Amino acid sequence: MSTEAEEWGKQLRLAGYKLTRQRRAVLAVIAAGETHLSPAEVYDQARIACPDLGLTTVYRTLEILSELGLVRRVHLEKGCHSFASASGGHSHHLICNKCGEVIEFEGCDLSPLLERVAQRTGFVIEAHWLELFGTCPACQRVSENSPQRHQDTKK
Amino acid sequence: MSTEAEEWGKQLRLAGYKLTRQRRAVLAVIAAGETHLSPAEVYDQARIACPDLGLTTVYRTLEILSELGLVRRVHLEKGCHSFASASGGHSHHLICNKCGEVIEFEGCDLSPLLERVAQRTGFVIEAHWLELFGTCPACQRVSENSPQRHQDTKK
DNA sequence: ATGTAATTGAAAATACTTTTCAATTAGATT
DNA sequence: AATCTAATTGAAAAGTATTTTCAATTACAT
Repeated sequence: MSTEAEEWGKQLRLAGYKLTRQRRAVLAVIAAGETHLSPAEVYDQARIACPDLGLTTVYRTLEILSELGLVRRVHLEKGCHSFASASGGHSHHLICNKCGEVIEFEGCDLSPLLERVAQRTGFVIEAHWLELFGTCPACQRVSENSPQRHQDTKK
Repeated sequence: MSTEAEEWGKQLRLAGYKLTRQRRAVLAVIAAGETHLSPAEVYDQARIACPDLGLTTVYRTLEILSELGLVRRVHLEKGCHSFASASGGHSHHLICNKCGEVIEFEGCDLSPLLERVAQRTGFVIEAHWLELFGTCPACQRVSENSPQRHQDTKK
């Protein structure tokens, strides 16, 4: 199990949750995954290590991880069913349109923008939410006919 | 019918769609609405003017409007089922956490940020997506006990 | 080892969205 | 104004995603 998954396990315990075999399997999958994963994808992958895992538990575990801020929903044009790790703190996601790889980045200095919008609209701005989309280095190198994950997953 | 809805009607015709009674009703509701609305909410409101409207048609019309860029899905923590008008061009949404009011704003200059992230990650960045959340002027004035729309809609 | 509340999976229920299809209709053509 | 035709419609069915229920199991404090 990766270090990140171990760390998450501790956090779960700290928050008063039991660290079950099923939860371990789910943690391991998302912590290891470099792409965004839907509950069904997490289910499929986690069942390799834990065959009696139920889909319900995947949903429940994802909810806990979200609540603890360890995982965040990734919002795409196609739908908002996927999750990616969000290792604490304030960060945003950079997502590869081709393979689905997700990278976190921090240090978004939007203060001037936020202030300008606040002044113009009279809103008190409480949160912001930024996602970037593009092509990752690996997919840039790949010719257009090569197999790539996550594009056209659904017809 | 508001001017915006009339304009949208023209755009539909231009794109080769027929301007039916049902579509008019849907356009009118979203163009007039200052908040984000789910398909079911659009359905309820549009049926006042057009009682034989079907929910299916609401979905179909929202899809057309999205495709033409006149409407955009609003992504919230709670879910991503709502839509708000997006009067053309590149713009982002500022959303009131209390009443659900949606305001569009433009002129997000993220170029320095985007460039920095691109350099650090090697990604070619193709699109970005920004949403701001806060409290609108009206809801700021309202005391905490007053009725407010859209908060706690679902339990 | 034991006790107990949290957790589990399966099934049912609920929610959301799309597809199918025969009937209707917008709008072009006469 | 009447006619034509392909686009559009709503209802029902199907499909997909998610949550709830509940009896059985299990983590882990004692």
